[in-house]
Amino acid sequence: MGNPLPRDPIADAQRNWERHGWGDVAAPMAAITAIMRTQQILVARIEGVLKPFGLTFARYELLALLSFARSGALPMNKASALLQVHPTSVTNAVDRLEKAALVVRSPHPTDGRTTLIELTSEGRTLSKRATTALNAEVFGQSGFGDDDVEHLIRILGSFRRDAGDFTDA
Amino acid sequence: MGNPLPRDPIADAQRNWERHGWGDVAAPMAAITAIMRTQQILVARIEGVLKPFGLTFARYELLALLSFARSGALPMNKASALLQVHPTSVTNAVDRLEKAALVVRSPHPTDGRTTLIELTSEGRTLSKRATTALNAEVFGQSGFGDDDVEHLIRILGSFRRDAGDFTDA
DNA sequence: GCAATATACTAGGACATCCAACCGTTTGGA
DNA sequence: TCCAAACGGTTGGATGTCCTAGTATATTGC
Repeated sequence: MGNPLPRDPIADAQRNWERHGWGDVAAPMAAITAIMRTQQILVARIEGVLKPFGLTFARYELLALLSFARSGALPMNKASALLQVHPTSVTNAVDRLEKAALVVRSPHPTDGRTTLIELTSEGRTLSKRATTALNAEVFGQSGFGDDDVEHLIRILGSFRRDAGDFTDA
Repeated sequence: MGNPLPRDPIADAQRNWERHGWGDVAAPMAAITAIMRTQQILVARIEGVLKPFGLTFARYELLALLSFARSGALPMNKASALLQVHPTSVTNAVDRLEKAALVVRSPHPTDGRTTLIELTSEGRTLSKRATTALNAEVFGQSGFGDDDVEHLIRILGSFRRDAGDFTDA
């Protein structure tokens, strides 16, 4: 999307904040902006790896989640909660995965409101292949040192807990 | 979008990775997933603060960028490069900001291909008010400790440089 | 000087995300 | 028992992001 800039635009923004008398919040602003940009870079890498499999990140996450469920099936609302996305986003992803024959919808045996999402065997196979690719091409070459990974997990874990994502640990 | 989960879903995913024999990349996977989720939480907070101003994050970023330009004007392509988003995303944002009378498009004096985006006085005022709100309600209460902020800036700065965002420092 | 190439922006399309509203199903209290 | 409230999912709409292609203007090279 472009060549490298001569200067770090986020460091520049931080300097602008300080120059305008907002020095007290300039550093957190820079950290937050850096998280945004890093996420953008990571999504682009991940989507690049998944494209040959005909998957997007959202659909991959759903497949991976199902592949870890004992039965290979989960209620929609459970998937929504675990992936921490809006229920309508799950509806959307399931629609497309179902069209691709990677999952099927089935009624819940006892609760008439609930729909179960179930992995097909093609879905399970594709999930495994995509995970192997991601492990090799993204997670295995994250660009973060071991210490940095530990720092990130700790710092962001605290943040997510404080934000109300979960209650344990 | 939901109540807190009893357990950290990302820590669970990391355990699943280890259980499947991918222990060598489980930690980076968890760190990357945590960045994704953190970004999502932060965007939601920011959009919540900006909504009363009739702004989205994308539009705010453009206004803020313009407000730091000496003349209050920038070429579209410059804005695209500094915000590190696709040119069509800038076109989209400018369309809406222009409709809201917060910016205006004007032709470049010497290069007929280039369009300048210029802040109106309403745009400048709104940008200032929105920034004040974000500083108070988001950046000033980020939930990151001072040390964490420094860690994040350093770790993510390295990452972004290695990813080709910029060349200096 | 003119053709070939590069640059700047926009139009249209595919996806994803969220919100608001709606429709069945289930649950719980009067 | 029965109806209101809660729950689970989908539909429709607004935004944003990217990609591909197309138009117009600049720049380069022969």
